[in-house]
Amino acid sequence: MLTNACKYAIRAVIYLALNSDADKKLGAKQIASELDVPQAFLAKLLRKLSSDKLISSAKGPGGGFFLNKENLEKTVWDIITAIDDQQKLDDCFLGLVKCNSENPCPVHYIAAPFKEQLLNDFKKKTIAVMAEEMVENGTVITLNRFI
Amino acid sequence: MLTNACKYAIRAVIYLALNSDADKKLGAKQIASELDVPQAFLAKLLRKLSSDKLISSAKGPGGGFFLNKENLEKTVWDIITAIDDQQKLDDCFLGLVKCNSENPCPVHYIAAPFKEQLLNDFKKKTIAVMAEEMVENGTVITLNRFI
DNA sequence: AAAATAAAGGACTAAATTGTCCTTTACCGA
DNA sequence: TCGGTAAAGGACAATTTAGTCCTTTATTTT
Repeated sequence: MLTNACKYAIRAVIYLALNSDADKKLGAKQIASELDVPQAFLAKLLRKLSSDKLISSAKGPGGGFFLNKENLEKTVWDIITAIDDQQKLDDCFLGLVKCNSENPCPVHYIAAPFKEQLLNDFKKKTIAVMAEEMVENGTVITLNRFI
Repeated sequence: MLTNACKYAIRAVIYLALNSDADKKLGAKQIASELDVPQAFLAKLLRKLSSDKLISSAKGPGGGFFLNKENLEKTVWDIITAIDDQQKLDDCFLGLVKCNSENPCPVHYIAAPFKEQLLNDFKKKTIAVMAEEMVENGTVITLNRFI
């Protein structure tokens, strides 16, 4: 449903939200190794996110990536649309061109509420809120570290 | 989540369930045009389904594909596993290696019930039951015809 | 038997996705 | 101001998925 690229990007941004700020920048290599993701590939994704102002960056020694206030107000949806040229989240699960309640595919009534909820979450919740919720809930989003 | 190949295959089998039997076989070309799917590609998929005994076929004039009693007892899951070498339906939505209730990704609690329901449906319901439900519910699964 | 029909099979091409690598640019600290 | 560091950028390679095309085989009809 989401490409690898997109998943990597989302995880990286969440990781940055939880672990970086202007005074604590993280290098692409470091993030990649924490998330266990191909580093050159992630670096490319981070560049895209940075040029789209979804994350911040600084060159040179002590440089790296981090999230500023504005970045924290972005949504997962912003990331998805930045990375995946055309996302397929709302496509019919069985590939029907037009699948809706009048003309539902066999799994429409299972898939529809899920997709709605998911899209709602992705579009409404900011990165900041998502990160906050994880901390509040004690949801240790270890990404790949302790697994 | 499912490949195109898989979606095409599922739609084709459902179409066969609703429109074919031993006395009314359907050619690959006909099915492909009804479903608006690339015909050579679908033909290849139908071969695979046939060699896996998920659908039946007959060569020569008047030949084509159809479902027999045994075929109707197969499940959508059988189709998925036949077509997609390794399906990714239960993978974490954000690509975490291990995503579960102890270590949930940010959308785990949205995705988990959906995936469970979907997998359950795919694994338990036979093609016959699915087709029957569609007829009962007046769910006109037009695939691509009237859309 | 011959012709037509349709699946079986497999080689091949195309496109998208995933990933690597190398060079350039900017920045910092000594 | 020079060396090192890390992002920016872009060319390139590899893999997977998608799709085409041509030949062979089996079956039916005439």
